[in-house]
Amino acid sequence: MLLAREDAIIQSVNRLLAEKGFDAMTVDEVAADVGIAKASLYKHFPSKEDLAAAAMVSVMRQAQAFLDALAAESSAVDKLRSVVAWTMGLKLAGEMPSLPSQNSSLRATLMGNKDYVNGLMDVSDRLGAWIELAQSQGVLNPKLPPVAVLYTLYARACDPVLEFLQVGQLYTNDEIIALVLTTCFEGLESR
Amino acid sequence: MLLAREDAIIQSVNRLLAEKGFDAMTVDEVAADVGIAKASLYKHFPSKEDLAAAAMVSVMRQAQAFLDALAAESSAVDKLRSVVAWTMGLKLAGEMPSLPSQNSSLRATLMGNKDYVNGLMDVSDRLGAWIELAQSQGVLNPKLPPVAVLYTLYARACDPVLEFLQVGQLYTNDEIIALVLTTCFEGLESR
DNA sequence: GTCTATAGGAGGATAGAC
DNA sequence: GTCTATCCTCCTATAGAC
Repeated sequence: MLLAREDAIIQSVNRLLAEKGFDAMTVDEVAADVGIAKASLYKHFPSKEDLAAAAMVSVMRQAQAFLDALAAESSAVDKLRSVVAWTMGLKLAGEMPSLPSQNSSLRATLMGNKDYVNGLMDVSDRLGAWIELAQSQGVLNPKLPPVAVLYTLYARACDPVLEFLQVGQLYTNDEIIALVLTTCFEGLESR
Repeated sequence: MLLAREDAIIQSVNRLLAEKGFDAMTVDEVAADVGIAKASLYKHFPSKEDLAAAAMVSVMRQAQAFLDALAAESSAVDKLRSVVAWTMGLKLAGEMPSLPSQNSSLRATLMGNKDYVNGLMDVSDRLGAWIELAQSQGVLNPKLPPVAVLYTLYARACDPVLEFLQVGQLYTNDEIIALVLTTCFEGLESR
């Protein structure tokens, strides 16, 4: 019961974070969306920052599960493409929380959350291994620092290009994903 | 005198917007940074949103001046690279205001500001012409919709990859710009 | 653990004197 | 146009009854 309720809370937080961002999301909205009183929310999570952290932990777990299910697939670069496509699908579906990278109290809470930090490290390690493998195979540009590649992939999760193309109404979500996958991996120049 | 003071205000707003973002920036901070009282600020600009809009107009004018100075240069794609590099340099120098794309009152003010809207349209038209020219020359991938290319270039101005690489301390600003220019135009895959 | 009610504070905007 | 002082709204967080 308690877990089910907390799952419902996290789901609401996730959606509201994706829709309005951390600053614009209010705890009153979350409580109203879940259908409980604000004070009850604070019995489950001690602060707004912890609400956001719980949402991020949830997304991180989903990412880890996606990586697990990917283990049998073909090449390293194909796995990377799949992960990025999945991430962009989440964002286009309005399920990718957007947090300001500048808010210091939020960063402190996130970095103090072991579940989040461990999840992030695990995901980064696995992606990093695939990146270096793909570089050694000559599929990814070996001159790029692996960390720059990793950040470039992470950045697809908060890419404004996605929402710009989405509001334009000219392309379906799948077309947008295919488009941005192309620009990300193949670049803007002709091959 | 009045123009000089308003320039000083815009400069402070620009820096604070780049450093903290729109939501975290307070009007009190702006007033303190300029060295005048908050009420005096409101004699120059009617709202916080208008402060941000004035900063964006200022950046847009700088962009137009940069485009003007570029007219004699070589190929279309080289001009695009130059513009993107200039934009990233602004961001790395902490002079690129960062606005939330979700804040509706801010968007309303921006879209109601003729200087901003006209500047944005002018810049977009000029970049769009170079994009289509480069595509017809076969230098940029002709299969990409020009608007997707335009958004991809604009997105470099708020790319979190830049700040992530910058806090890592491993690369100079020039190296970061070169790196992201490569991933943007040539992609992550080997050529 | 849920509620109603409220404390407490931050921050955008204004009043009114000079 | 600049100042000081203040208003007022919004929002996070908590008190205290049940």
